[in-house]
Amino acid sequence: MAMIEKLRQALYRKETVILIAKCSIFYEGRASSKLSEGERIIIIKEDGAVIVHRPFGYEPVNYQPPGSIVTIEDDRGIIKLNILRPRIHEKMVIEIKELKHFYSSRLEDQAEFQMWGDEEDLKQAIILDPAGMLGEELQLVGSEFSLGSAGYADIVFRDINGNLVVVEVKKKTADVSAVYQLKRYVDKIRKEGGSNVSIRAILVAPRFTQSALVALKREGLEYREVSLQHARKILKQKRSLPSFFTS
Amino acid sequence: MAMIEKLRQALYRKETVILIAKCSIFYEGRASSKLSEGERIIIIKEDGAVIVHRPFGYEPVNYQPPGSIVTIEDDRGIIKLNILRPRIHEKMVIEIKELKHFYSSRLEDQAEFQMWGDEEDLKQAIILDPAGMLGEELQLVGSEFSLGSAGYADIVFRDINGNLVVVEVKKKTADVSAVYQLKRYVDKIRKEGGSNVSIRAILVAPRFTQSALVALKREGLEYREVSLQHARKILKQKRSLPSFFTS
DNA sequence: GCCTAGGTCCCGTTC
DNA sequence: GAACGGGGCCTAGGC
Repeated sequence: MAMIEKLRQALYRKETVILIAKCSIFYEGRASSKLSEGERIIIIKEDGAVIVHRPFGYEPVNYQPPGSIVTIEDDRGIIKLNILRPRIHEKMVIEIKELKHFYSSRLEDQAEFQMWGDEEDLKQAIILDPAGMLGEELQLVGSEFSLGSAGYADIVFRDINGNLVVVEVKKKTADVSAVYQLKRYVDKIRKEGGSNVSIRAILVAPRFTQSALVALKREGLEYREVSLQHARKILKQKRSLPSFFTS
Repeated sequence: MAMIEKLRQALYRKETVILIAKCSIFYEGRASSKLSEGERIIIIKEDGAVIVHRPFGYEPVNYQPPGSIVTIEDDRGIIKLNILRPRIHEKMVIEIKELKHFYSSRLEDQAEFQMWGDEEDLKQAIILDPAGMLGEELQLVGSEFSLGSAGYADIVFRDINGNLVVVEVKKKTADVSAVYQLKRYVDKIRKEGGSNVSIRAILVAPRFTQSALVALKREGLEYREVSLQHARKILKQKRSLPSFFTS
């Protein structure tokens, strides 16, 4: 059977398709790109995601996200893949000069992906044990606290003296933009709450850039250095972790 | 030949390897993750990049960037791929329960990837024709203007009245963080230059969020709405574009 | 749809 | 190596 027919049937059956092909690629949309002839890996997934990899590098050289529309065209022996995203007027065209390898099948993968160690876990540790993580007793007011046009504060506490405490958490080195992110929240709360409300702000991270420290001091904001390992220990104590983490 | 031997030889010869396999995946490093059995696409590139895709979605579910060290282990019939990044103590383990498909070869791809339409092009259009893009005559002082700990200003001009004009360019919707990015640069220059230097600041983008506009007004910064098409037209006039754009 | 914020972000560039 | 900023970022969550 002609290769193009096999390809059409695979796509029709919503299989995952993998091509190794000498091809050229054109993209036009938010930006424009051109990649002349070379051998690449082309993945077409059942949900319409198309990913093209060169033989080096982490990132795909060209792609379209899930929901794209893939059509095939035979232009005098050259197979053309047209991948469209109509809503945002984006188009990728892959011209296949030579197909080195073809694979297609339906892949079964229902497993759940579990992850630990993102910012959310650090946040949870702080909420569960403010004293252990930040060194003082704090009462939870809210998390993902909506501030309208100013965005969302990670956590808002009330301290032992009745001050509001706005907390911004970073899971890696906090830079100057994190300082200003926190300051936006403080300014907003101060503006909304009136000048009679006393507000503190704490930036929490495992490390801080020098300029972040300077900005914190200049803006009158506090900071706490926390370790992810410590957060992990606290989460382990306060709630039972999935078994594979406790080994 | 045993599959594991083929795999070892392919890696030894620095070929690109593609596996379709029923596998489980474990990752431990900056974060930790676990993915139980399912059918996935595993790409091992000649530069040590390893990318695992599920049959849906744009992003790889697990990965390691180029430079990783891949070793193979036979654990009583189960092939284990260990992918290490020693410098940052990261490890990914892929346990292959069933190999559905194997492909390997050296891929030839020397082509140059060309792209147009990123922020750099918008910046060039503004530098080449400030009057056309921003509506006033401006004299270039510098671009990628280093401000030490405050970062880099995209462009610095001097206007007809001798004021310094700091320009921050965004190729898509500018949000409130872009406003504060610009403000950081202005504050830094003001601080360094002394209060006798008069400084203006302009945020340039095709669109602005409402909160960005509010913040701009509050901070006393200017903004200009520009279209990427207009930038493209100006670049086309002022310098000859590569042929494939002019068609 | 827009907006906000995170990411095992990755990546290039600069110091 | 640290730090800064872009990305066709993508993705998730909220409105």
